[in-house]
Amino acid sequence: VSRRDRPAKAPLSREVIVQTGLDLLEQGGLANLSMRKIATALDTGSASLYVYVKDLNHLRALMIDAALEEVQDSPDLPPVDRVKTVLRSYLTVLLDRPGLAGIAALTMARGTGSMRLYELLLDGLLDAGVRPERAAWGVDLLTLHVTAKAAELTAWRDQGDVVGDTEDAFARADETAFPRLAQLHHLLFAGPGPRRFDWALNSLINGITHTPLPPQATPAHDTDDGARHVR
Amino acid sequence: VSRRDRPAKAPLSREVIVQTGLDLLEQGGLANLSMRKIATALDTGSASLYVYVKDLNHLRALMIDAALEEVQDSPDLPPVDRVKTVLRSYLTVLLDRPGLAGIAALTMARGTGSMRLYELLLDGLLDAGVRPERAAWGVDLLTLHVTAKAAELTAWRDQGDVVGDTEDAFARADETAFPRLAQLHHLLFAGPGPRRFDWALNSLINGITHTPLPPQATPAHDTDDGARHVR
DNA sequence: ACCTGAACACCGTTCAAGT
DNA sequence: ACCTGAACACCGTTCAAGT
Repeated sequence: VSRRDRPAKAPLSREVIVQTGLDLLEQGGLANLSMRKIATALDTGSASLYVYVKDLNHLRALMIDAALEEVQDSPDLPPVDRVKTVLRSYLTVLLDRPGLAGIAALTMARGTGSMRLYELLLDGLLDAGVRPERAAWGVDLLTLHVTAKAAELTAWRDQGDVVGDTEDAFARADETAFPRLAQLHHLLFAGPGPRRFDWALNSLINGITHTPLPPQATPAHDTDDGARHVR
Repeated sequence: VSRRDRPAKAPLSREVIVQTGLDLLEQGGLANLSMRKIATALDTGSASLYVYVKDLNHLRALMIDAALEEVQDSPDLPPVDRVKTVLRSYLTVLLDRPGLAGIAALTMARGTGSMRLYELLLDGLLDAGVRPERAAWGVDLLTLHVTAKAAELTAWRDQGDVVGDTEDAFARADETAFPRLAQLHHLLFAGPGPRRFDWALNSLINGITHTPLPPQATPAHDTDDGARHVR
């Protein structure tokens, strides 16, 4: 590599470090992300990074927040569709960088990126007529689901044919010990991902919209929870 | 330590390795779980473990499945309460071993432990009158939520006062850029954990029960999704 | 078949020393 | 204030060698 391609060493900064981290993740997944590798990519020693970043965990939180800025809004859609579209965009952002979803599931996002995501979803739910308390807690439910689903998908992708193996195991389930499984195993794994994801979002939004908050002081044995469903 | 306390080295086996792993996790969290530490605890070299276990990922899957066997059923409760109680028991199992939830979120559980959990939940939902297709996909939704919530809780526990910091950041959110957040931030973090968890389970179960599966071939622009909610 | 020691190729983080 | 090399205390996994 000639000198001219790298005219001057890029000056270190929190931003460069975060971007380099995201690049490494995109290229090689979780295994490719380390302080030492970021340092090497930036042509410096790993110790230098600690001037800009508290530690690896902190860096991970910054990376998620930076990625979250890429989530796209669709402000012209009807509110419920907007919520769903934003969530699909969030899913895409996570799936594009293998490993990022796993980080997101274990690291609390904070900063403007996650604030923006929350704002968009809150706005959509409120516009759709969801009551404020339910909308606030609902946003939590929705983001948690998408994050977890993305983490699951990317983790399985890196884990050989676990899904197929599990499907086989469920199909061979002992009918006496696991009658329901034996009966319904074909439904558990059925359907293409997008359709299931769509149904999951619909279910979550329906549940959020129509489920009242439990009473402040829950009686010890409130056995009629089940009857108090939607409507 | 006198010889008498350790009369003979326990013979290695997959079971002993899994149990030792769970013990280490219980004592010291994720950071305390490593092949080398399990080997040391069993008074052998780490290479010996590979006779019984393919690799660390495989071991993790075995550990989750073993823990899942501890989930308690409550067969005498009304179906919906049974489902909720089983899920609370699952949450407890995950929270008892710091780090296990994080593993569960990233590793596909398989084996009799996870099959049992699925069986219990399927049985409960079907008894509650939920249609088979929705029950099958619903079990997925429910377990994913509990796993993710447990992972979130344990991760935050090990991460200083992230929650408080985030709460502060949201409270100071710019009113122009984040009007909804500024308006509702007090609701986002409000309420004790158990009450929120209870509401989340209610919402999920309501959504699962009352949301029809999307049509097989989804039209590109099906904008009336939002209107098609419960009833 | 099972077990071992030693090696290989990595980690995050700290710290004294330099500029 | 920023950057560095070297060190510390770890990792998972493999493999030739032993029993």
